[in-house]
Amino acid sequence: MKSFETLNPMQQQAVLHTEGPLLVLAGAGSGKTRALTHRVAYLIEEKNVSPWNILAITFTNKAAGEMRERVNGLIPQGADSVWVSTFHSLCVRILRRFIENLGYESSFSIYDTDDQKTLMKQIFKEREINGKLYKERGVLGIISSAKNELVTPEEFALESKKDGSARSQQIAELYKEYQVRLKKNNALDFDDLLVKTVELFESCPEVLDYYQERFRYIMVDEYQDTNTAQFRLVSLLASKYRNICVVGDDDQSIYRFRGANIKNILSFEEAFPGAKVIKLEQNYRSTKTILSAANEVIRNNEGRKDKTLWTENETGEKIRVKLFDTAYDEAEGIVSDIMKRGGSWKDSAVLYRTNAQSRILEEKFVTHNIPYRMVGGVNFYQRKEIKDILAYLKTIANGRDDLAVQRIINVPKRGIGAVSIGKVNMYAAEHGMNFYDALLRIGAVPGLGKAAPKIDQFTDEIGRFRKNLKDGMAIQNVITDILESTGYKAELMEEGEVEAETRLENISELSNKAVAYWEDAEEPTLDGFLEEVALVADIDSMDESEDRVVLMTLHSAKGLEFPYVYMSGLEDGLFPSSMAMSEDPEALEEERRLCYVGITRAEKTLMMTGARQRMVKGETRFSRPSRFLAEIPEEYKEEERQEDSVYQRSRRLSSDDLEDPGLPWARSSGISMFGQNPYVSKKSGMPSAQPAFGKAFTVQKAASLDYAEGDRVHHVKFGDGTVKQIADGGKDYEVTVEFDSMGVRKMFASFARLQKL
DNA sequence: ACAATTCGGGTTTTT
DNA sequence: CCCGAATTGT
Repeated sequence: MKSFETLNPMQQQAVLHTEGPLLVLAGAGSGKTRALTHRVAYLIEEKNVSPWNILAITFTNKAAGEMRERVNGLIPQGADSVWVSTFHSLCVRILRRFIENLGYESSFSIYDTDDQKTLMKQIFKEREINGKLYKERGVLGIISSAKNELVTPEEFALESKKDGSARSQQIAELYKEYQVRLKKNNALDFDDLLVKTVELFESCPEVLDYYQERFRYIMVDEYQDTNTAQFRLVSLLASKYRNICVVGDDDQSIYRFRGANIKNILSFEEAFPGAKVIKLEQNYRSTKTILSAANEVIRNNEGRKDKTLWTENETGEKIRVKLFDTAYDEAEGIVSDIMKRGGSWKDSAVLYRTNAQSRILEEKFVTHNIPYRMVGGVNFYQRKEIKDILAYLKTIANGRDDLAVQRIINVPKRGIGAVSIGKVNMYAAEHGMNFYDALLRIGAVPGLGKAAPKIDQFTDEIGRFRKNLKDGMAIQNVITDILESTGYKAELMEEGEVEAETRLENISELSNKAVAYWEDAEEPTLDGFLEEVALVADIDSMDESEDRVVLMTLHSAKGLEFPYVYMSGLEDGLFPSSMAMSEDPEALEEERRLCYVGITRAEKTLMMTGARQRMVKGETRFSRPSRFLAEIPEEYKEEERQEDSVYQRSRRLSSDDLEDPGLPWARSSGISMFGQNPYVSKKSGMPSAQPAFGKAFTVQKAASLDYAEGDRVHHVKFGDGTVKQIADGGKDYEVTVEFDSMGVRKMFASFARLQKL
């Protein structure tokens, strides 16, 4: 394997140390993925380890895919049988096979956060819990933390007895009940995937042994973001052969809120005595300036593993720090800077702390007609229509999933209302059966009038779908069948609105996904499809081949790199968030690590921006520049003020006193003084949120329409027609068209994609 | 049973 | 400001 010569000495060591525990402390941009992939290749080629015996765990599916690809590039033969996956998909694969040992069926559903909330809401209702005092989200959050720490409901109850508060005892009750309900529905939530796998290993030694034999060499990437459950999982798997290699960077630990336990990396050597530690400190990504700035910022954190990144790259330009008056100006500044530079769009990325910040940026990208792609935000799979179809599929796959059944029993409208559902529920509860089973015995349920035959029709329909699937019908055809024969599509078409059209487009996007799955998977199943769909991360669907500027949160950006990076919203209260500023110092340190992650994404240039005022929840909020900016020494940055704007001049007097450092950021009361801001072209459409999904269609609406009232236009679905009216709906043009065959329709211009004839 | 309308709450970050 | 949910009306 000659390619090892291209690795630096430290990287080589990481590759060659194959036996026993190994901790690789890999700084940002230090080539850890290269080291990891070469390590896999080395194991197979030089150490004659069967690919079958290697497990590599990554943080996202995207990272898993990339690693598999790169290993394939090094050694094409047999690398396919290396397991490269995320913690969650690993667990699902294991559980699908062995979960019956825990009393679940292998066709279990995976509940996302919405499902969790629905379930908890049901529990609240039944127990007549005051939703004002306890919020579902809050309770679920506490349960989630408990699960991350592998605290069972029983242990939780014991703890809460000790602590004595009525509240925590109540939560203990809810936790217990929640788990009972999940099991009844044959469902697992995200955290359960990990917890139940650990439970499985601990209760079934033979299953554990099977996987220990199977995975003799284990690698974990992004180890700093593992939680206690994941740590236990890995420890169990590795305890037999002890060939475990973890790679991470404590300075990039940014998921504490999700239960990530930074101790996992800080005390790896205690957990695995005799572990070798290798540090990768040479950075190949960024300029000297950028790297120095990053080092200076992160230095302010305490309790880090000692390491200093260095690079042989050139010094490069200074970091541009630019403070604007308003968030609009900030967005404008970023966009115009991107335009000025030219070159490939995809070389630039705009990063922000919260998804809410993306709106204004999007707006500017649209008005300037710059192709962009947004990662995250509204998840494709959280859309109503997608959840509806998925609920059908879940019902078909797992009849015990009451949540799914109840979601779709009256979608489309079948005349089965809340009252009927309540009666069925009552009956099911009395007889200790599942909702769907009660539906099957609908004749026995008392008090149902006209609804009974409708329910029969419904179960017949589901039965037919099941049979078709069993007979080998492809998922995409099942979806089409659902759309057509249940009348779902008809109901949407009935509405006629643009909204409905978009929904159908989204569903066909889902259908495409099903086709892709059906063709690619070696053994396609409905369960398999549903799990693939349940476990996608926002970042997974990012297609790098498209030449677009990328917009995403700092969290999503972890692991990526771009030549030109823009970090926006560097304001105290936003980044670092006000939450982190008021909580314990740990929280602030995490924000700082997030800042470090952001800075180190940049290869050539970095611009950091902030706005003095921005709208938050309908109010204008004023704030001061982020404290992180002050942590970058002058020699690495050049600060610019926004050149005088009309707006700024007009209100300089009042804004100046906001710079008084003693003044906490004030809130103005409501009146938006820049509603008519001359810099905001109200004409330009706001893009409607489109999913970052597949070859998603980012709305790119021209600033003006190329057709006018009276023109003849063509529409893909509705055919030809005459434009009757064009109204500026503020967010978009609303166009009314009289179609020759389909009648009059109202639609939004950005979706209708009308062609002038 | 369903549609329309008002009301209230919420934003960190996500597998 | 923007969303979903409860509330009211048909």
